[in-house]
Amino acid sequence: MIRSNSEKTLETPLLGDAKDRILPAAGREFAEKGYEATTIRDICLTAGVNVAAVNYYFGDKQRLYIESVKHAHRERVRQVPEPDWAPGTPAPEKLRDFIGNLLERMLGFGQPPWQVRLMLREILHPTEACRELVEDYFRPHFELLVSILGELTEESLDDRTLRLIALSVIGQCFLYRAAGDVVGMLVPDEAADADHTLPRLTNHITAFSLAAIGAGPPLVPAADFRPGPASESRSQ
Amino acid sequence: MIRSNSEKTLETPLLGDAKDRILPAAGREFAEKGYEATTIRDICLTAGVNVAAVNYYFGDKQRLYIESVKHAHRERVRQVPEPDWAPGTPAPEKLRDFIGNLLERMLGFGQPPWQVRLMLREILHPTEACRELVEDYFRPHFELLVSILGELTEESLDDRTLRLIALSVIGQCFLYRAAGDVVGMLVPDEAADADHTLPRLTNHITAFSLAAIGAGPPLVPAADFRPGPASESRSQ
DNA sequence: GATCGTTTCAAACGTCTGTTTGAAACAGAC
DNA sequence: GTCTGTTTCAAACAGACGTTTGAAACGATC
Repeated sequence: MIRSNSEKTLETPLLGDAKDRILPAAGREFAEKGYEATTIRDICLTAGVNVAAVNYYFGDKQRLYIESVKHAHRERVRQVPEPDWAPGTPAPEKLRDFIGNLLERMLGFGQPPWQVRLMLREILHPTEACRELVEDYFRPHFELLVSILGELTEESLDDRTLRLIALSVIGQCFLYRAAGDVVGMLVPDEAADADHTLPRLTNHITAFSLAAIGAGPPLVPAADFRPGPASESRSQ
Repeated sequence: MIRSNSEKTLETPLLGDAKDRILPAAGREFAEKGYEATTIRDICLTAGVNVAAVNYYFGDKQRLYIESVKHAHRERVRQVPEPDWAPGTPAPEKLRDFIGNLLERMLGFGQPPWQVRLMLREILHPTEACRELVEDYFRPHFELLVSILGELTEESLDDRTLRLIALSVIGQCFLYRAAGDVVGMLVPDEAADADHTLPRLTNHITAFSLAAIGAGPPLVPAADFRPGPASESRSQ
């Protein structure tokens, strides 16, 4: 349990102690098969350690699960850091970057990240580890999005409306992560291959959202919306 | 197995045969705890039948699961039928009805429907029962939404774009179903109580989506988007 | 009542689970 | 070397799981 503070333990997650090999193995197994269907024996087999190691280092299965969720969270934050803008960056550009970053974080084009799958399980069926996840990980991102939207709407909307809009943006991205398989069944393969890529999805969701709040052109090129009852705000 | 066509079996799902009591009990348990964590013994206990009944009627646990998913699907379709519009109904009204119907179906304000939870499990982790679910249940709805959007945009957009827009609409609704717990943690309680109701969510998502495709006013009242290439829409 | 297929039941079976255990292997200090 | 504290291992434990079984109960037909 007590780590020796010698020169070797400064930054060696490659093949460290048994404990360090158990955590990623457990995360992968839990993400793939869920809590109940994952056995300690499987975890220890892929980690290359004895079955007793889990109980030795983590006490029991549940605490190993919680620790592996936290571990995955930390890893993912390290992999895809938040965007950082120079002062004066236009708000629409910030929104585009935010959406692109969110999509990349969630979908992980290239390598499917087991960390996100594990976190998705927590979102859907929150356990003890979830509240911590929300406070440390989701809330800062959410507030960032709300502030970008406030900037975009020139602070003309109250916080409640801004939050609804933020959830509309997040929902559009979240669908592809959570229901990706069903989406793939609904859309013809060639259309999905062409459109469901990181840049295309970023484009679409950004354009859709900007248009909705009046900070971009509507998706229909020749749209001439006529505000019905007594309200003439457009071309004059 | 053979149902007696006497006068009692016309509409008596209250206390039918053992098979009819197992299916809803199994659905509830599977929806609540997932496949692995649900035991046949629990199901039979709440159904009031012997453990052997499951294997007698359904063969094994997996086939019971598939049958219970199909049963939940049928029940849900019966409970919340598709909207049916008179000819000449304006397209924006159709979109509003569709979104309201989708939200009610998914969220089931009033009584939380275990059927939807069970289907959500299939969406997230598709098994054998999923493809059938998509073809019979999701695709018709999806195509209906696409056709409404086509009508709204006066057929000026190609199918691929229409599908992306449809997914944007669905994603906004889906978030509250799949990630409702996390959404509840992110938004202050009083705001959630006020805004996350069926009519308010229907209003917001409809307005957001109509504005995005140029069939409604943008959410920012005094928005004056100038479609110039140099995007200097803000006050300078 | 006797006979038949169908349904229900309590009990058991074999297997797999998370967890424990006691001894062996190891590393550093004396 | 010996001693001490930590880590690893094979083996076993008790319990829960899905499934099977053989007999009892039932309902219709003769």
